[in-house]
Formats: sequence, structure tokens, C-alpha cells
Amino acid sequence: MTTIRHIAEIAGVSIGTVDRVLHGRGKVAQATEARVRRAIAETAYKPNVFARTLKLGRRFRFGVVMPYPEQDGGYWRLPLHGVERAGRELASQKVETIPLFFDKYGDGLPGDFFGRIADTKPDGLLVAPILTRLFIDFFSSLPDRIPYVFFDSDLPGLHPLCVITQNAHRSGRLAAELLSKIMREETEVAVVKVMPDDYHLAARVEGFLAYMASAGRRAHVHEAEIGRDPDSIHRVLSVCRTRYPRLGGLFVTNALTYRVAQAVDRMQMHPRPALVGYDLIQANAGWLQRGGIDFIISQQPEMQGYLGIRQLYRHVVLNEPPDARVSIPLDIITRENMSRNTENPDKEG
Amino acid sequence: MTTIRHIAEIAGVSIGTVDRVLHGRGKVAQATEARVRRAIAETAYKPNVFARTLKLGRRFRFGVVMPYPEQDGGYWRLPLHGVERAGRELASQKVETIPLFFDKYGDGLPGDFFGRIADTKPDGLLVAPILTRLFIDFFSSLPDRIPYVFFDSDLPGLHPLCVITQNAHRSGRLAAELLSKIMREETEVAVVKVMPDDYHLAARVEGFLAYMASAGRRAHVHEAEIGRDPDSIHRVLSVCRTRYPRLGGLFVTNALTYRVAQAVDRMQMHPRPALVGYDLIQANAGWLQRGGIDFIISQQPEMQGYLGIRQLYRHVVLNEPPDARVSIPLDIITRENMSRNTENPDKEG
DNA sequence: CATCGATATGTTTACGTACACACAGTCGTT
DNA sequence: AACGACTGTGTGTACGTAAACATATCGATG
Repeated sequence: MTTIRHIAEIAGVSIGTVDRVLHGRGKVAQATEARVRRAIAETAYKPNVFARTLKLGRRFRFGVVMPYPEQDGGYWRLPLHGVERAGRELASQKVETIPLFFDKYGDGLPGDFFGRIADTKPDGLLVAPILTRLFIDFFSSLPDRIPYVFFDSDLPGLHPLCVITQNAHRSGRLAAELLSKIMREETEVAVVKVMPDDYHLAARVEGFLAYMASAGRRAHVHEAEIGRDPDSIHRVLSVCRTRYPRLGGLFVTNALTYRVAQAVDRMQMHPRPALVGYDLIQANAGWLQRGGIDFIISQQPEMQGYLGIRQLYRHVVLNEPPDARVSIPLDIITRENMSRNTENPDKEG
Repeated sequence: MTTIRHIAEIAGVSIGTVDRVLHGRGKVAQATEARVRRAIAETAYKPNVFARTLKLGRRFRFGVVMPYPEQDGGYWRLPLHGVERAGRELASQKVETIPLFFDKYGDGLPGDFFGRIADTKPDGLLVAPILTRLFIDFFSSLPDRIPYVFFDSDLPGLHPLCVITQNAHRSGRLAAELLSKIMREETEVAVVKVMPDDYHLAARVEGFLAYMASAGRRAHVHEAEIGRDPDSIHRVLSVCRTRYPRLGGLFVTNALTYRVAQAVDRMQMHPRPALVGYDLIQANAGWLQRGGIDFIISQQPEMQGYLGIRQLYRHVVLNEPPDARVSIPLDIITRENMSRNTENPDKEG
């Protein structure tokens, strides 16, 4: 095991200089720094976590900036769970997580929102950068050297430590593949494009259409303002029913899938078109259970929150280089695998 | 946070005496010991793990007892990868993992196998308890207080630190659900039950049949010794083809799914029956890609290995309470989501 | 040329624990 | 009375790191 003392010896300097190189504090002559860096690389030096956390009696505070957990049908509860799990695991290493919620659907943020963030004096931030414009301003003018990790979506032009997302285009392709598998060959498919959309949802539609095109199946795109105008679902479905007699499947671009399942059920469409959508929120779980939804594609928000905190920990506490980009696998959920923590009744224990 | 120094102060002694009480070394006057013990109880003192392991300079050795990585079509490479990843992450914390492979298909284990395990003087074991009888004896007579974690499967009557498995019955149900979704309604399904089987594979078949029965679809079970008798696949498939003209799907109970896909391909069965099986080993990935397999259910072996080592670490090194049971979600793999780490080409970064 | 400021580097201390060591007091033996 | 053996207790050092503190070198300035 190599220590900073070994490195100092190899590089012919004192441990103080090694420390300065490692933490980028103070001035070090270029030639010296090069020698130290080479020694670090040669020995594959990794700081001793035990010594470090012992020395650093301090607490680490990670702010978690995201919409209120109840929003989007309770979707935001899920990443929060992951954050809390990571927080519990790292509690012994004096890591604490501080939730900082905002209203995703309000007009703007409370005037003091960013001030409140600063007040918590965070050592790092985990952010769902939903409100594009507001966040761009904030992060590009972030005063201190506070590292931040994005999850759920990305924001161009900024320099986050790490971005945790899922490949939206590919998830659209996956939805198309799943629908193709369960639909009769000769049938057609419609996309319920939930408006207002964003880069993410658009990419999903894109991937979906690309797959369908190459598979030679007809796909029709219809926009619906489900959130603001509940009737729009019925209008879209009515249009589909009359215009496409061979309608065999529906693809919903976000977590509002359950609203479409509801509408399909009430309209008694027969045979029921296959239905694929996003996100394992409670309402969708209910319709999966009742057989009104065939597949849900999950972005694994719990894992996103968990990995987000762990990335911050790795960088801020352990001083390890972060992964610039973490890609969350596309997770397929059906009725039979929807309870993510099935007990294993193999034995009495 | 209370330290031995606090306790010394409260009890009116020096830290040396506190140390002696804590470790039961040297002589301490009864009255003094009582005072110290009371102080320890009052303050709910817990030794600082980080200071302790730093001082002790301890190394931690975790033995990993599992079949040779090449066995079962390379399946066992996957948990090994997870183990190695955890090992790399924890290397700076002086954790090392020691692979201890056995021949899953040999008759018994080498006479000195358990002796070799003991020789490595492990601080913990991660075990795939495949060979039931042999392991029961070993673990029930394990001399020292060596904690062990089971993964892949469980063994009744023992007291592992933690068991990491997937619900086999439920995975059979899931396979049945997936096949039901993609098969035409009027068709029948056959189970290729790979022999020799074990509790796990039997439970999969059970779950599969239970689902199919409640869904009112006919299912036929056929046994095949794919490993020892390659021709048995063809025999089974021939029987199925002739006996069940409405055959619409096949379910394979383990990782040898690719062998069935191969046979189906060579026999030019038409229309190709839907095919669902287990485990994302390379050969299966190939047939998924080529469209010879529809769904693979993954036990996420990489994660099992990873979590196994982390459980040992948390308990042995950090002294935190373990999870008695970790249930691995049923993971559905298709062509479109099989590359588990898709890049996110959202922006240039 | 004495002084200052800046830059570059070395030294020391503390985190909480484990353990070797030092030391004081008591008792029994010669 | 002097010595050793023993019991009970206190002190010092080390683990590897972070950070404050101390020192050395050197050019610029009045």
C-alpha cells in the first residue's frame, strides 16, 4: 500500500507538497508537480479512506434539488428514496442529504430559492434540471466551487461533475420493439405524444418512429395536453378509433400512461390496444396490475438518486475522478415483475 | 460522538485504563472497571471504525466460493465481474477478494477443498451454495466466527449473514407472462426443462405452469439433458413439432437457451416459436441480437456478486448491521435494451 | 543593502484507536 | 531494610491524512 509519504519520497519532496498537488491548493512549481504526479500515477496511489475520514471530522452536506415528491403522480418520490438510501449507507461517513424541493409546474421559483440553497452551505448538489432557463443562470453563476450532478435530464453548456440519464432515443426504440412483439402483424400503432414536451420526450418519439419505420409498421403521432386538458385524451383516442380501424397498439411518451389506460378502459375499445408507457408510479402500477397497461419502461429513478449521491461522495469525500456520464439501463416492467422487492420464500430463514 | 477520551474523563481514569477494560487485557481494579463500564453504557460508546482500522492496518480477505467461471456457458464469469468490481472499489480499503472455484458438474469436491478455503484465512465468504449436501456440512461446522453470504441460491438450516437471490417461482411466472403476451391466443407452449435440475429450476417450471394454468393455456413439459446429450434438444423439439401442431412458444429453464435457439434455427421451424429463457451470457446475447430469442430473464449476476462483497464489507469492515435478505429484481432483456450501458448522445458534453 | 512580498517548499499537529512502555504502590521474601 | 514480583494505572507513539504553520529563496523597491 502506498501512502503520501511514499510518493513524497519517490518525487523527492515533502508530504506537504504532495498534499498540495493532490488537493490543488497553494503554489507548486511545474517541474515539481510533474514529478509528484508521475509518482502518483506510477504507484497507483489511492488515499486511505480510513485515515481520511478520521482526519476530516467534518460533515458533508449534499443538497438535492428536485421537484416536490408528489409531483408527476408521485414520480419524484422514487429518486428521493434512492437519495435517502445512499444517505443511510453513508451516514457513518458523516454524509447528510438535504432535500430542496421546487414546484415543477409553478411559474418560476420562489425568489429566495437559490438563496436557500446557498444557505445550506452544501458540499455538493444533486439536481434534476427541469426548469431549464432558471437553472442555466444559476449554475453558470454558481459562486463557489460547488460540484453538482445532474440526474433525470441534462442541460447543455454547463459543467456538471456527472450526468445521470437514460438514453431517450433508445427507450423509444425499446417501446416500439415491445409493442411490435405483442401486436398482431397487420395492425397499426399510435403515439400519444404528451404536451408540452421537452427534448427527452421528443427523442423518445423519434426512437419509436425510427424503429417502426424499419420494421415496416405504420405509426401515427397525436399530441395530447393531458395535464391541462383532460378531454384531449378522449379526443385523440376517438380520432384513432375512427381513422385507424386496424389500431393494435398505443405508445404514451411519459408517466401519464395511466390516464390513457383509464380512457381506453372507459371507452371500452375492443380489442384493447396494446399499451406501453413510462415510469412505475403508483397509478401505472395499478393499471399494470389490472392488465390495462402491458409494459412500463422505467428510468430507474431510485437508482438515479442513489448513484447521484454516490457520485458526489466519490468525488467530494474520496477525491476520486467522477464518471462524466452514467447511463441507466432501460428497465422493462410488467405485471409479474413490478414488485421490485419480491420476497424470496425459499425457506423460513 | 463519544471517544475513549470522553469515557476516561467521565470515569476519572486515563485512556489506557479504558482501553484495558474495552479489550479485557491487563488488570483493572474492580471498582475502576465498574466506573468505566458505567461510563461506556451511559454514553453508548461505539468505537470509531475508521480510527480502529487505520491503527490496526488490517487487511480484509473475502473468499468467493463459486463454480468455475466457464461453467454454464460462461454464466459464472458474470458474478465474478461484480465481485472484481467491488474488489477494485474497495482495494484502497485493504479489501481483497480471493476466488475459490469448484467444479459444479464433477462428482463431489476435491478432498482438500474446504481445507484450502480455511487456509486462506478469510474474514468472510461469499458463496454460491450449489452443491447442497457438501456445503451444509461445511457451514454448519465452520469453526471460526467467519460470516458468509449466499448468492444465486439459498440453503436451508444455516445462518448466513445475508442471502442474495431472485425469486425463482416468480421468474417462471414472468416467463409465462411474456410468452403469453407475444404468442397468438390459440397456441400452446412447451417447457424445455434442462436436466439435471435443482430446486431453482424446478421452482421456475412451477411458476411457469401456475401462470399458464390460470391463463388457460396448455403447457407441455419436456426434459432435456442438453449438457450431456446434445441430441436431446432435437429429440424434444421433434416431439413438440409433431405432437403439438399449434406450438407457439418455448420456455427454457436455464442459460442454455441459446442451444434451443440454435436447434430451432437449424430445424427451420416455421413459424418460429416464441422463445424465452434465462441469463444474458454471450451466446444468448448473440441470439437475442439475431432475433432467435425473444426475451431473456436476467438474474443480474453481476449485481449479485457486487452486492455480496459489499454486504461483507459493510458488516465485517464497517460493523454495520447486514440486510438479512436481498432480493434481485427480475430483469427483462430484449434486443433493444441488451447493451446495458448505452451511451447518452444527448449533447457534446 | 535592508526590507518586503511573493512563491515554493518543509514541519508539525490532530483525528481516535491500539499497544508498548513506564511508573507508582503494595506485599512478601531474605 | 532492601529487593524483586506483582498489581494497577498513566504516557507516548504510530497508523495515513488534512491543514495550519514555519521557513527558505529571490527579485524588486526605496
